Amino acid sequence: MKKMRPARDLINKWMKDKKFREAYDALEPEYALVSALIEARMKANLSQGELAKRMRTTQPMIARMESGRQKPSTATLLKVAKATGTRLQIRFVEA
Amino acid sequence: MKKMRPARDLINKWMKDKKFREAYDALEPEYALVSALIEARMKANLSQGELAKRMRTTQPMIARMESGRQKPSTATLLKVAKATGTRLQIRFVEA
DNA sequence: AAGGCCCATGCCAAATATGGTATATAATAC
DNA sequence: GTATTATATACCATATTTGGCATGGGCCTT
Repeated sequence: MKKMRPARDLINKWMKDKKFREAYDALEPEYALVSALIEARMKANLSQGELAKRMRTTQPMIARMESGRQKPSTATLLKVAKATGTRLQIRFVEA
Repeated sequence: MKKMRPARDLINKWMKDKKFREAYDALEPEYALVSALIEARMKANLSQGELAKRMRTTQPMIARMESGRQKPSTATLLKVAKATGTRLQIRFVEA
């Protein structure tokens, strides 16, 4: 089995616990974004530093985003999508 | 039939032309956001000024967002969702 | 023509996000 | 224990977004 970075499998376990994650997201809409950000990075198997490098930014910036202290612009979200090999989807769905 | 504001039915026609809209969105990811913003506002039957008031901001700000010249922050997207009675959904989907 | 509504644009100041650096904390590996 | 990796936090300078205000153009109604 492939060796993993320390904190990674902890968070992976958390990410896999779908029921808990959805409850967490439901608390506040902001958490849903935080979850989406972390999940995208985890699925791409990147550390904050690695993702930052691909986005030509810094690890502290990623940390601030993922902590929810900062509300990223869509420009940054697009960079995350590109760096994680995903497509950014923004929708206003019926409440 | 309910009377509509001038530019509104023009854009409504554009919004209804799903095929064209999807082609437009595919040009650049940014356009998908612009479409989503305009569609959310149209569905709520709001003018830029009305939406701005609900968001406690200004009509020019809405115009800048919808023109694509500015990349709104997620804080602003959340305000749009709230003002249009929708839920903001941000996803990083498989490319 | 005149007035009203809607959207676009320009300018400027304030608020927020971002880049850069250093450092603290935690967990793991040795 | 030390060393290494990953994440969190603090500070500052810069960039971008946002708020506020004015204005112009288009379209409609009267």
